[in-house]
Amino acid sequence: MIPLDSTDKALLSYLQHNSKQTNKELSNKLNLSVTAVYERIKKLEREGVIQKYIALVEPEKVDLELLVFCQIKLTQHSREYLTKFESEVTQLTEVLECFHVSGEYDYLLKVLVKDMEHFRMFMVSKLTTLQHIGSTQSSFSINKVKNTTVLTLS
Amino acid sequence: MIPLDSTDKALLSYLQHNSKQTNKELSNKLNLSVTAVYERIKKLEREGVIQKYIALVEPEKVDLELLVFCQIKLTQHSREYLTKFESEVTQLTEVLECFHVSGEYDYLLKVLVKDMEHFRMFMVSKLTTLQHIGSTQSSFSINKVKNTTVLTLS
DNA sequence: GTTTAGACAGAAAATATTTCTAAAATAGCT
DNA sequence: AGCTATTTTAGAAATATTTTCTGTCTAAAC
Repeated sequence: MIPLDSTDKALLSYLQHNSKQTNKELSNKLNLSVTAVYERIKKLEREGVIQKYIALVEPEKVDLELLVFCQIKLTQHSREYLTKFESEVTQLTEVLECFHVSGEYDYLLKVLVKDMEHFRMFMVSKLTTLQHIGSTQSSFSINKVKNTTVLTLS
Repeated sequence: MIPLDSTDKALLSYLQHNSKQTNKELSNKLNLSVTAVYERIKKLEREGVIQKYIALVEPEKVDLELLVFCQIKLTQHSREYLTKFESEVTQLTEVLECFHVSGEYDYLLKVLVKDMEHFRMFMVSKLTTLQHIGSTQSSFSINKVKNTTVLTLS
């Protein structure tokens, strides 16, 4: 496990909220020199603590308004069936997340589409055509209460 | 709705995967001048299509190994109870996501913690102490099949 | 046919990143 | 504690990038 001091944690918090801050701005907030900030960031990148830097796109602005959580049961649970299903579901661009989970259902998917009609098409022509699918259960997001990518480091 | 041409969509795709590319690199990929790339990005930022730029932290590298999905029922569904619950759950740093959803349960939470012992403490001393909580049902992530922030624009 | 607005390219200016050198702080060892 | 090796840090200099500016081109409107 990579040891992080409180400066690293503060730095990661800043970068998780806004990665476009300059090293000078960060150096002020952290009371460090620009080079010290630079070296710390490079180290965190090298170690893989910082996975990558990305732009977040606002779903509503690109006409993706309907978020659905789909729970899925497979018909069988052989290794072959699982890997087949997983590789197929990964290909679906509407599926943002897919986790193999414990409990009554095997998988939990987060699906983002334009509207109900697109979700219907997604279900009919994509999800339910996957091999070895048993039953599915969909839950629609009524309201986004919290949605963050920020991991709190303690 | 903001009209996006195919160049905008390609640009957004690049930035959603890696926002640290220089405008020169992007200009090569898009066959544009640096200025054209610059202006397009500024427009997308102005319009709010690009929400923000962030660093993604690898959970395993910071010792957050257990991902749990919690479904929650409230005891009542008055406006007062909902907003109270929502403001309290938003405060919990272990809760990365919380959606008000349709179906048997009212809320779906994505919770990230170090291990089972930390999850137990989260349940006992945080989640189940929230006001108006009825029943909860937890599902543990066995395997991360897919987990992306990239929205596919068509 | 002229005008106007938007997108684009290239150059210049302003900023930021990255490298380099050396000093300070830290950790490990005797 | 005292010494040494290693890491972290700061400041300056070198690179690279972003941002601004100017002018051209194109397409749509009049």
